[in-house]
Amino acid sequence: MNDLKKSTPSTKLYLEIVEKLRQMIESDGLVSGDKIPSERELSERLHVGRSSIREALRALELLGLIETRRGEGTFIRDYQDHNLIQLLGTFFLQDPKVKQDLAETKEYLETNCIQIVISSATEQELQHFLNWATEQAFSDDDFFTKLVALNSNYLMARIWTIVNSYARAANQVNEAIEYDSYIRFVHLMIERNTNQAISHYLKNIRKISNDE
Amino acid sequence: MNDLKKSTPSTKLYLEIVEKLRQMIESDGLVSGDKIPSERELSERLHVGRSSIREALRALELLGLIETRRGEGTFIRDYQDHNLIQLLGTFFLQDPKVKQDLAETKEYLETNCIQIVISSATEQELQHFLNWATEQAFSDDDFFTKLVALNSNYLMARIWTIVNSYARAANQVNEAIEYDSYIRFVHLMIERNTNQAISHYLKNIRKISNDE
DNA sequence: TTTATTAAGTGGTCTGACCACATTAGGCTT
DNA sequence: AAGCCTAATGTGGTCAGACCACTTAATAAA
Repeated sequence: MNDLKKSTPSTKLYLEIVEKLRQMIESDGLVSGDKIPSERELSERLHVGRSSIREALRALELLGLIETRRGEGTFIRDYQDHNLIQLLGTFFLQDPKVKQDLAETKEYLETNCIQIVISSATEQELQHFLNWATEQAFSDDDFFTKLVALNSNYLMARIWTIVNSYARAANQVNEAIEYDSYIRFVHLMIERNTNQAISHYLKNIRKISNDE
Repeated sequence: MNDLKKSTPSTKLYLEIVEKLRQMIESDGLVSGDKIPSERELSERLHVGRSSIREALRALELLGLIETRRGEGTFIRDYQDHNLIQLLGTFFLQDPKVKQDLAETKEYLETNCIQIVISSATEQELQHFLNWATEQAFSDDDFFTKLVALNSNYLMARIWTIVNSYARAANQVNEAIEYDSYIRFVHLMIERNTNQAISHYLKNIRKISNDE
């Protein structure tokens, strides 16, 4: 009853297996670090060949959803970046147009995050952020990672993280030059002054003409 | 000499194969639509099992870099919307908070696209867009698909497409009610009036209070 | 020439067999 | 009893060969 159909697979078998695994993980309430059944057991339980199981696991591994350790097993993993980005990077990230789009997209996303933070972050959170920024040195990457984390929109944060990973892979790192600019920027956010904050971000942090 | 080492694979074999394939594609100058050698031939040429070849191909397929057609072969593909995203979607779209964030993120991205289009689209493109909008009925989805396509930033367009497909999967479809609003909106873009265009978009097309 | 039929090539899948590695259980020495 | 060594077991990693389903092209029949 739990079989995966074999006649004229409308969708690739390994994709069906991925879906089955997802359901299995969900129904069993597995969380990061937990072990999933062995390839041989999955093969039996789902009535499919082990090679098909492996193709599905490769997909999940690429997505960063699982981690396989020889001799030990396969484990749930907090899904994040990695392989995927790196792989795509080694491929066609050399395209200069892509690189250019990358920087622009990153700026837009950061602008979005700034708006969201200003409109939804608490006074405490912003003060905490300000303290962090004043107490130590930080890179531009650090700063915006923190800022994006303050964002209440998790999806937006994830998109930024991915794009930022790409940018990092393309060696596009913004250097934090003047700490004062960042501090003043945080103050503008605390004042909930959206327009000036974004303007300051574009002009003094990203050094971009304002008319884009 | 072209063998892939077998002793103590420091990196997974299928990842090495992916790299080999990349080099092969590059050195042979293969482009979108071209056919790559069959799995059996690759297996012989690289001296690895066919199952390992297949695991590598699955990775490339997930990345949207190739396309496999049973009975025909494997072909290079313009790296675009991969089912990778779709896969990830089936995983994390479970989270209700994410669904909640979808609409907001979509709006931000559309705002970004509007800005980009206004600042980079040609008069011709916009006129063409206006003609399309006046000549027939369209859904909100159609409208913004067209608009986003006008965007010069391909990465941004891809992100919007992904988010939009999420929203669609979550049954979050905006209905196009008053065509006049859309038409007037296009006119504002043609006039390169960024502020009014965005304001009009938020107020009359997305029916959102202006202060977010 | 047109239409069926056949053959060859290709991806999709299954099975069974090793290998390399990690963990565990028993038995041995001390 | 405590510690160490050694099977034995289980796991992912890989390979080889076998079918199947499908596409295309060559071939034979109309």
